Amino acid sequence: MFSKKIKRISKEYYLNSTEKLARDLLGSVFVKKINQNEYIAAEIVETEAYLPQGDLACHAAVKKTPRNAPMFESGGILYIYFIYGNHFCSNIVTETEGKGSAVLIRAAKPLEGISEMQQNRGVLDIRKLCNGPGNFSKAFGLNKGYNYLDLSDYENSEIQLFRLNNYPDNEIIQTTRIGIKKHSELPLRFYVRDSEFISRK
DNA sequence: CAAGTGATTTACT
DNA sequence: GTAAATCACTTGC
Repeated sequence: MFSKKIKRISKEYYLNSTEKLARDLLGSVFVKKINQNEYIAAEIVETEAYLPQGDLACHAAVKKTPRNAPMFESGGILYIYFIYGNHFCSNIVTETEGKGSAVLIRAAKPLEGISEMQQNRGVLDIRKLCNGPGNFSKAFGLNKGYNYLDLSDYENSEIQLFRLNNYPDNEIIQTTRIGIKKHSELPLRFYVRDSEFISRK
């Protein structure tokens, strides 16, 4: 499927700190199986961390509610929510059970299933298929039905995450998060420098 | 830059 | 229960 080798990611990996994971998940590949031999795949190039402590922008900051409940599970599952009447945002839950934290997938570089993504998005330009959290979710057809899905269950899950690239620090930009009011000054957004697939500079 | 969109949460009766 | 405010976005002007 890929010219370059991809590797599985262990369940324990997702128990690391959310900030480290937001940085390290750049270069991983998000893969959705759509048929026997058909896949949609894209390399994550932009993320944001939402921390379990001292982060008022985190959905889990106040308390556990029906919406944010997936964030309190053990890391490695999806947390997907509906926002602004139009869009879904997809997150990877992080850390140990009970913490309330996740990494938002903000943008990705399409690798496989380009035509399916183009259909899902209604857009042809490859750079615009996954250039934003709502667009990424739409390109992959993600919605609340995929909440709680285990990305590390390589035997059963329809969606899985693999390691493709490892970026050195000098190829990663760390800056402030986008579109939030509270704690907007915290530098918890990460993206691959010079990538043409990120949501914005 | 502003509008559109509806689920979710909170703050009250 | 009901109402109001909020919202980790996208598109088109």
